Amino acid sequence: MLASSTVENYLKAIHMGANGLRPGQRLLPMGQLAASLGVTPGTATTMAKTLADAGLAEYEPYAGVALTSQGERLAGLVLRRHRLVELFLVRVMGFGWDEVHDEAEHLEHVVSDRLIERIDEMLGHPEVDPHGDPIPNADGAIVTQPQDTLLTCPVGQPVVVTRVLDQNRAFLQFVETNQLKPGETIRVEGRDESADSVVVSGSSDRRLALGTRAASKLQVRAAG
Amino acid sequence: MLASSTVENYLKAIHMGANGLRPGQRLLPMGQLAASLGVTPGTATTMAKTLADAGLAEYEPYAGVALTSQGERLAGLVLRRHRLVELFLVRVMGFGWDEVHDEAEHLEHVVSDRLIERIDEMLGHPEVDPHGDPIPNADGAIVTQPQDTLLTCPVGQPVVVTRVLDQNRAFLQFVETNQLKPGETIRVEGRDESADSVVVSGSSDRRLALGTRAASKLQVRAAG
DNA sequence: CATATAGTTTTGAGCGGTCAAAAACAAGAA
DNA sequence: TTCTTGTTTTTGACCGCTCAAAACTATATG
Ligand SMILES: [Mn+2]
Ligand SMILES: [Mn+2]
Ligand SMILES: [Mn+2]
Ligand SMILES: [Mn+2]
Repeated sequence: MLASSTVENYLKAIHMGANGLRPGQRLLPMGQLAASLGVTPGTATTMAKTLADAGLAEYEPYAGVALTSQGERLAGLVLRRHRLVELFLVRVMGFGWDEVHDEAEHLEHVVSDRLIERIDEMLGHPEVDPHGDPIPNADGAIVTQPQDTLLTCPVGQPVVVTRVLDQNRAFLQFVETNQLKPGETIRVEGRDESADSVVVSGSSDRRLALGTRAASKLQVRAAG
Repeated sequence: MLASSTVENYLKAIHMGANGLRPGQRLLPMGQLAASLGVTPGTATTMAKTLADAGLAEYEPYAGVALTSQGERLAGLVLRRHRLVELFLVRVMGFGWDEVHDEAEHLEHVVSDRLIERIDEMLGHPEVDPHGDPIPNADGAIVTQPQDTLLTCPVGQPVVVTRVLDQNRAFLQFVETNQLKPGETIRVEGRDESADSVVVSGSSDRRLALGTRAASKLQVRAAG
């Protein structure tokens, strides 16, 4: 039952990397995995084999790596700890939503089951963390229905921000100062393909232009 | 600036081991250090040299190891994190005083300065942890005046338990069920050298005989 | 003083995780 | 089909931490 901090980080990276793959693509290329972990491709290859030997991943030479259901479960548990810790730090310890990621990155590997269930309870069994990321259940399972982003949602209709897909501090601060945090109601006023931009308005009627890169990081659902 | 979890554990072990040395003895023998860490003597020797090279310890072959003031400071910071975490788990998270040690043993290495200061603040800058162990300040300095134990305190006088010098769960539970936790007022009714025992009584007038081994683990101060 | 004993250091090795650089490969371009 | 390019794998090496077992003190005892 292999599970060092390093292994946990690889599992998380494979899980998250696989969610950024073009549809149809199942295996995460080693180069991508290596880049996301700040590690050499050769190192990632070695670890992919180790994970495969442990039954946590499926590794196909020159193609890439994917988690087995067992690996997926473990990754889910790490994510659960990470996200519950983030929410705990915000709600109980008074941290800002832009300063909890790094702390959680360390705590996720050492917090015991006992403590994490205590935190879960204290927070009232929350479903999402401060960034709107879903919190896996105690079995590591993640329930996640596909969502619109500011790029795909209907124009002119009010929508509620549900999730921010980028942990970068500067971006999170930008989102906060422009009242685009999860829970805020906004509206897409229009999109301009050639300008590569999306114009949104909030409650204060102030308009704001976002590049499509940024717009695609904000998930929303119909308001109401 | 060397400081892995392993190094932190060695620093703590040397610090604490040195506090159990017969007076006059300054250097902690490798065998003792190794035993307290559950490691081979050879391994401890290697690490002692590493610490010496880093300026954190002073190592004398065949004699033992002692912390430099820099090593003492780092050890103090680890102890500060450990003890603040323990108190936090008891006071905020509702854990029992007998179940926080192991959790703190892991958290002490990953909790950031920011988080630990937040915890310290939230707890009102406490001076001792749930076991009565003093909490070093933010510079790693420990203020600790010598204290009596049940073996050395005056007989017949009421005293207040201030500290329990053993983290063993069974012992902590024994202490709790017999109302000997820090804060409790008790009295030594008598000592019997040849029976190797100390008899104490609490508020409920019930008498309890402790072996000297156990009695020496309970620190007290004059009540009032 | 010689010797036995307990404690300590050294040596050689292994494991987990990593890198740099060389070799091998897949897939498209020519 | 052969070349070219970008990616991946392999190799050899290193660092941190550890152990087992052999070599070595220091000290006490006779
Ligand atoms: Mn995060
Ligand atoms: Mn998050
Ligand atoms: Mn403890
Ligand atoms: Mn304690």
